Amino acid sequence: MTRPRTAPKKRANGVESRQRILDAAVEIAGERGYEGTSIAAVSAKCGLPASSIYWHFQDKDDLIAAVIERSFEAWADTVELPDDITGTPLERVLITAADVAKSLVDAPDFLRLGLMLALERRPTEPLGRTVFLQVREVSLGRVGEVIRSLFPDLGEDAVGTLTTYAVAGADGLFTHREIHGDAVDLPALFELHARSVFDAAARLLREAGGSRPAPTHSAPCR
Amino acid sequence: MTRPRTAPKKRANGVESRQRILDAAVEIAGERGYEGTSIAAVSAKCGLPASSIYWHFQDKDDLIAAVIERSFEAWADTVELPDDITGTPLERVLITAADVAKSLVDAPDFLRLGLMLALERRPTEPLGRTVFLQVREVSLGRVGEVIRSLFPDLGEDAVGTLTTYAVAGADGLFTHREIHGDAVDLPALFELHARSVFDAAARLLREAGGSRPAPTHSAPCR
Amino acid sequence: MTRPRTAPKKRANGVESRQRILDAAVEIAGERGYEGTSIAAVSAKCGLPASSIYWHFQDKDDLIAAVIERSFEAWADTVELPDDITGTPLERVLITAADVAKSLVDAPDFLRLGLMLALERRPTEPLGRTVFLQVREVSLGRVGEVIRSLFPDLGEDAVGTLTTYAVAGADGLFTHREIHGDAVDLPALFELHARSVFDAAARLLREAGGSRPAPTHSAPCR
Amino acid sequence: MTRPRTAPKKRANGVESRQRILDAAVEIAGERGYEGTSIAAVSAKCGLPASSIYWHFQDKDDLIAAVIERSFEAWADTVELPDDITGTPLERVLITAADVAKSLVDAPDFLRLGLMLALERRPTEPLGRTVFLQVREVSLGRVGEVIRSLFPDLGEDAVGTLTTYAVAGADGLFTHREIHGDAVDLPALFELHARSVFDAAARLLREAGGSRPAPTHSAPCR
DNA sequence: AATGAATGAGGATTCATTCAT
DNA sequence: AATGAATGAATCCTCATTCAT
Repeated sequence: MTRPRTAPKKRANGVESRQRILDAAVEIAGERGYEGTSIAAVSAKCGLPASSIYWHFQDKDDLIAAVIERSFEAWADTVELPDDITGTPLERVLITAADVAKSLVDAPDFLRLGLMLALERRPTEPLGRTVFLQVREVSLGRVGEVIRSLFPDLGEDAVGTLTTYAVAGADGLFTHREIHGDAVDLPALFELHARSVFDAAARLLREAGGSRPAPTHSAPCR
Repeated sequence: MTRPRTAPKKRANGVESRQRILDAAVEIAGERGYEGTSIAAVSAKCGLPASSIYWHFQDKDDLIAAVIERSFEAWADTVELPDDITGTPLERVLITAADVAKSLVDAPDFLRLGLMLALERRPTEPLGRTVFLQVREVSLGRVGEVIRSLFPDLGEDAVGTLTTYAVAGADGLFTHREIHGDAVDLPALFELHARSVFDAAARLLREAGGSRPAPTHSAPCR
Repeated sequence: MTRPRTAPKKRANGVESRQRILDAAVEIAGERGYEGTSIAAVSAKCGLPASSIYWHFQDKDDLIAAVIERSFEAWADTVELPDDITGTPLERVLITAADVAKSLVDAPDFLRLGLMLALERRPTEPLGRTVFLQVREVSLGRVGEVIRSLFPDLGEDAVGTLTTYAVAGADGLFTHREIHGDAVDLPALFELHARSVFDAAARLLREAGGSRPAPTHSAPCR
Repeated sequence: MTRPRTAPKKRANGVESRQRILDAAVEIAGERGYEGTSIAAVSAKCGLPASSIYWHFQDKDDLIAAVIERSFEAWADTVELPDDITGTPLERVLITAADVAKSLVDAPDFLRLGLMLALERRPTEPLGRTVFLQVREVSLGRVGEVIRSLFPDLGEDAVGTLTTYAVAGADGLFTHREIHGDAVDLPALFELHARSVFDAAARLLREAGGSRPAPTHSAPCR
C-alpha cells in the first residue's frame, strides 16, 4: 500500500506517468491556484484518466504538495549560491542577487504557486501550504547563512531582520514582475535590492558597533 | 411545473443589502481567493439567498471586482500621505512608511485578495484582477508623486525605478506578514525599507549628480 | 383586479407597454419555443422590468397565449381568402394558394411557434397550445368552406379529408421552408400543392360520382 | 471540506448505461423538446445520477444529438423501401407510402423532436438540430432515389421538386397526427399523398414531354 | 500499474413569481 | 400603471473521490 514518494529504483514506467501528472499539475496550479486546479483539468492535460492520478497521489492535497516540492527542488538546483569567497562583500552580495534574479526569471512556478497558497487563509490548511512554508524556511536559512558569512560581526537579531528583509524584498520584486510582465527588469531591481540590503547591514553594523550598546532597532523583526 | 410562492421576510432596501453582500464577500474572498469564494458561502454569511446576490451583481466576477474596489477605497481613505512638508526628507519618508505600514496591518483585505488574483495567470482574466491592477496603478502614481516631491532633482527614470522598488518592497513585506503572522513587526520592517529607499534615492542622486550625462543606472527598471 | 385583455378604450399608455412586451415575446418565443422563452429575456428585450410583465399578464402561460393570439390575428388579417367567385375552380384554388403562401412568407411567427407548441406533449398542456389549436380549428373551418364552395358535390367526409390534406400539406411546406431557409420557393410549392388538392378533389368526385355507391376511401381521414 | 464516500450499487457496464440514458432521454425529449428536457428528469427516469450522464455524454447538447441519431437509425431500420420492382409505378409508390406511414406511427420520436428543433431559430444552433438536418438530408436522398427510379424520364429539377414535396407533405401529415392524435388515419392520408405525388410526377412528365426544351416548371423549388 | 464507470455534494447561475411601494 | 428587490426551486454542469476490474 505504500506509494512511491521517491522514485522506485528501476522497476520504472510508473515513474514516467508520475512525471507527466506533475508536469500537467504544475502548469495548471501555477495558472489557477489551489482551488482552481481540478483533477479533471490535470487529467485532461496529461492524458491520463483521473483515477490514475489517484493511483499516484493520495488526494489533491498530496498532488499539490508534490508539485510544490518538485518545483522547489528544480528551482533550488538552478540557484547555486556561490561558495567561492573571492571579492568584496558587496561584490559577493551582488553576484548572489544576480543569480537569484536569473533563477526566478527561469523557473518561477514554485514561487508563484507557493505565494498564492501562502496568501490564502483557509480554515484547514492545505498540505501544499505547509510544504511551501517548509521550503521557504530552508531558503530563509540559506540566505541567513550567506548574510552571516558576509557580515560576521552582525548579531543574530540583525541577521534575522536582514534575512527577512532580503527575502521579503525578493518576493515583492518577483510578484511585481508576475504582475507587470516581462518588461520588468528583474536583475536590475535585484541589484538595487542587493545594495539596499548591503547598506542596511552596514547601517546596523554601525549602530551596533559603536560604543552605544543599545541600538534602537536591535530586536529582530520577526 | 408551477413554482410555489412564499412571502419575503424583509422590506426591500437595496443599498444596505449590497453592503451586506460585500461585507460577507470581502471576508471570504480575503481568506480563500477567487475560486475559493463560493456564492453559497457568501449567501450563508450575509443571510441573503444566492439569487439575491445576483440581483445586485451580474456574476461572481462582478462581485469580486466590487469587493476589491470597495476594499481599496476603504484602504485609500485610511492611508493619508502627509501633506505637511515639515521635517527633513528622511523624516518625511519615515512618517509616510509608518502610515502605510499601519494601514496595511488594519485593512489588508484588498491587498491580500488583489495579490492572489495578480499572481494567477488564468487564460480569461477575472475582472477583479483588472480592477486590482487599476487601483495598483493609482497607488504607484501616488507613491511616485511623493518620491518626486521629496527628491526633486531625480530624473523621471530614477523616480520610476524607486517607485517600483518602494511598492514592490511593501508588497513583499506585506506578504511576509501574511505568511508568518502577527509576530512580524511590520512597522519596523517598513522603517527599514523606508531607509533603504531613501538611501537608494541618495545613491541615484549621487550617481546622476557627478558626471551628469552618463549615470550608470539611468534606464528605468520597468 | 381585472387585467385589460382587450385594450382599455383610451386611458391609454399601458397599451403601449403591453405591445412592447408582446413584440419582444413573439420574437423570443419564435426563436426558442415555450420553455426557451424566459421572462427575463422578454424583459431584457422590451426594456420593461420583469415585474411589469406580470402586471400585464397573469403568468408566462398567459403571455405566450396572448402572443399566439395576436400573431394569429395579424396573420389572419394578411390572408384574405378571395370572395370574388370569378374564374374556374382551379384558378380560384391557385389564387388562394398563392395568397396563403405569401402570407406565410411574411408573417410566419404564429405558425412556427404554434407548431412548436403543438408538437410538444407535456403533461400539463400550456394555454398557448390550446389557443393555437383553437385558431387552427378556425383555419381548418375556413379552408373547409372554400373547398366546399369550390366542389359543392363533394360529401362531407371527402371535404374533411381534403381539408386535412390541404392544411397538413401547407404545414409541411412551411416547415420545410423554416428548415431550409429562404431558398425554398414557397409559392411554387404551394402551387404544386394546390394542383394536388384540386386533382384529389376531382378524383374523389369521380369515385363518388359514378354509379358505384361505395367508393374505397369514402371515410374521412380524421 | 472532504467529501464522503459511498459504495456504488452496480458494477460498471458502460454500454448498457448509455442505452438506459438514451432510452430515458428519447422519451422525455420527444415529449418536451430541447429546453424541456432537463438532465434531472432524465436522471430520474433512467435511475443513474446526473453526474453519470455526464460521463457518457459531454453535455446536454451532445445527449440530445445522440438521441436524435439513435432514434433516426431505429426508424431507418424500420422503413424498408421495397427493393422488389414488381408492379406498376403507382402500386410501388403506394406500397412505399404505406410503409413509411406505418413506420411513422410506430417510431415517431426522432421526427417529432427533430421537427421541434428544426423549427427553432436560436442564435447558437443546438447540435441536435444539425444532426437532424443531416439525417433529414439522408432521407431526402433516399426518397429522391425512389422517385428517380420510378420516373426515369424526369429531369433532375423535377425530381428535386417532387422529393421536396413528398417529404414536406409527409412532415405535414405527421405533424397533423401529432396534433390531433391517434384518430388521424395516417395510412389513408399517406395514400392520398402518394397519389398526389404520383399525379404530380405524371403532370411534370407531361409538361416536359411535350415541347421538350421549355417546360413551364423546370426550375426546382428548393 | 492502471482505468472505465460511477457517485453524491456542491459549483455558478437562471427560473417564474411575489410584494411593498 | 408600474417597479426595485427579493426568493426558493430548479437549471446545467463540475467536483473530488471510489472501486471493481
